[in-house]
Amino acid sequence: MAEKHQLTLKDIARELGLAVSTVSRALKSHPDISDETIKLVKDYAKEHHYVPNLLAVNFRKSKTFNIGLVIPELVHQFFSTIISGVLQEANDKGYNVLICQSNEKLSDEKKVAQALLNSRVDGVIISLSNETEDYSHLKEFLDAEIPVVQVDKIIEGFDTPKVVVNDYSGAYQAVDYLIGQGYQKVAHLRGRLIVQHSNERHRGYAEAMEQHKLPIKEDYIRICDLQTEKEGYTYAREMMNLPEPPDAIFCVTDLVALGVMEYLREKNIKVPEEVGVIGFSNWQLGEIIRPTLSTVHQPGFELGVKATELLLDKINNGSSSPNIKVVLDADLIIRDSVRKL
Amino acid sequence: MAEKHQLTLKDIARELGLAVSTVSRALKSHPDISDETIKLVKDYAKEHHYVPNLLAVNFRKSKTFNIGLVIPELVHQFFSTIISGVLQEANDKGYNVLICQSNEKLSDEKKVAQALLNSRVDGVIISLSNETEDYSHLKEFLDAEIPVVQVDKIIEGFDTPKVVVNDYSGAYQAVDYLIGQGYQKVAHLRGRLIVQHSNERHRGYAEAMEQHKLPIKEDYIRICDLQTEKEGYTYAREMMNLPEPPDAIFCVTDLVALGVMEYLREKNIKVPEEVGVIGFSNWQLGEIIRPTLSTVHQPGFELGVKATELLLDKINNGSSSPNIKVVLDADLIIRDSVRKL
DNA sequence: CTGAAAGCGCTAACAG
DNA sequence: CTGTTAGCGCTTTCAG
Repeated sequence: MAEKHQLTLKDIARELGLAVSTVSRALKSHPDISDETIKLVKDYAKEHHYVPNLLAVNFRKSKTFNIGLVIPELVHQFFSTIISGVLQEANDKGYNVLICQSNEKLSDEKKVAQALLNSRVDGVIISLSNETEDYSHLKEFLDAEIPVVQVDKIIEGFDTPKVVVNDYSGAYQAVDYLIGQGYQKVAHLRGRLIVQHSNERHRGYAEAMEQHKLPIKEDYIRICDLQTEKEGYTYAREMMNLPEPPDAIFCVTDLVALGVMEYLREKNIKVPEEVGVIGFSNWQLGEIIRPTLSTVHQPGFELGVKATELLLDKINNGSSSPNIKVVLDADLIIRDSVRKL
Repeated sequence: MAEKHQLTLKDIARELGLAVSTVSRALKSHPDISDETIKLVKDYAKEHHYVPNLLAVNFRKSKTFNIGLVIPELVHQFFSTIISGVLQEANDKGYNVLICQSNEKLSDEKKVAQALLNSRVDGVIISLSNETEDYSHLKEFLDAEIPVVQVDKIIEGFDTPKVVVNDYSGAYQAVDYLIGQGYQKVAHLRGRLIVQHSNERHRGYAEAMEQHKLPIKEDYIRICDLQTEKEGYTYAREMMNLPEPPDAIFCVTDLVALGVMEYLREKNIKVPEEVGVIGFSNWQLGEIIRPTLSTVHQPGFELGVKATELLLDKINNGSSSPNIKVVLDADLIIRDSVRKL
């Protein structure tokens, strides 16, 4: 598909009786060029709808103005919110974004990483898959001097800028709030032990309890391997059947909280009067169910924006830009699943 | 950031005492080149990790292997599912995808269209914003001989390949099923009159009713301008307070259906025994609420795949590929909000 | 079967 | 202030 002949610098130069380089410089308002010539060229260019051939420019500058974004899943509220932030910041700064999914699989992550490498992106933002435990496949980017920024799901030991959410403080706030509202026997449905997010949330829970001198009972903690509604339901049942059931449940995820609420409704245990519930993630569903779900909001959009800022800084300022780690705060969102004093 | 010097054809040619053109051809196993030379070159290339400079290749071929995708919103289950399909098919065929959001605004749509045009993408897939009523801003693509494919939200008069969901048949199936389960007084909370999706769904509703010789009462139809939960709630109340309330409600969207179910629960009207409810879209929430929501599933992923297939065909076969319109069927998903006979 | 050479459109060093 | 020139890495005639 040959395009209709696109106007080139050469064409303009010929028509205007100038040199190609003069035209090139004039279009960028180079100080060397007289205002007169600049105007002449720009007017001509505008009139004839001159569009620089980006392919040529990029080739010349060996820059694509494309950045790669690797995320575990696209159809996912949190991740798509991150993407949204990345897009906004990148487009704003004249960069395009190539999005790839790893489908939470290491093998796919490796595949797309290779593809991005071949596409010669100017930089990469990545949120690691659940299966990823080392970063050998990502070192290639650094070897090729393509900057990488890690976001949300990261490997500490991989020396790049990082942007994460403060799970610890989000969890602390949630539990602290529960206790402040008079709940005393707070349980925690946590995530897997090897997942950093889960550990941080658990730490927030534990420290809030300690701070208030409340005991942390073994029985009040369950591990949700899959973080599904079903697990929430099951563990809620287990705990509510304890001799001394909890009066509040802090869940590692909204979906788990949903399962909890469902069990409680079935058993006619009133939320928030008898049992308070707080989730984590701030999914849309939290506003939709009744009672509405209190939760911890993770600033996905800001995460995406910040990661992009760090990446573009790396791209443009190279090694002079340090590998900082940015920790964004999570906000407690108070809805009806916790009683108000 | 100068990259560590990348191996080029020239380097290989020099090392091997060959001409650049020979190396180039050898790497593509050109029939002119002797097997011997081919092996020599390929081995050398592999050993030294030769990676062709895509920037140069693209420039030469004036092809970017990038396609643009313009969608109204990214943080949206249906659209992100479409994107997912596009990504899969495009990546599979060696294309990257540049994703842009129009935020349902014509002004943004124009802006990103211009950006894509400048990026010299090889083709564009677009799902129009709600505000878009003409396609003057998109004609530029065709003028520049950049193929366009429309998906889901389309303008009929804009002559490009199109991929859409059969809203009509989805709606028809839903209402037909309701009637088959013994509901007789079926109401419809529809979308706006100027939106094609809404009209098609309404048509499906109307024809199913007619087919079964059931009357379509004015009172049983309401227009949801925003398609929110609140509207569902409000109109459900209005209708259930009619002298002769409906015994089933078919909603233009799951969210509206949710509002309906909420009202019914509040009033202790049993779903599905007293009133049956069907939504449209198959959002995740439908599986989560109780009773689970019957709905019509729109094949977003397939939509994305098909649109990409059509686009790549256009890109590679140009005008010999006709501007067909593909209509994908929507599937009725039966859950607990409709009684089973 | 292989090599030499031109050129894609643009930028930038150098020379007036 | 402007023009000349070289060259980015690759593909592709055209000649051997």
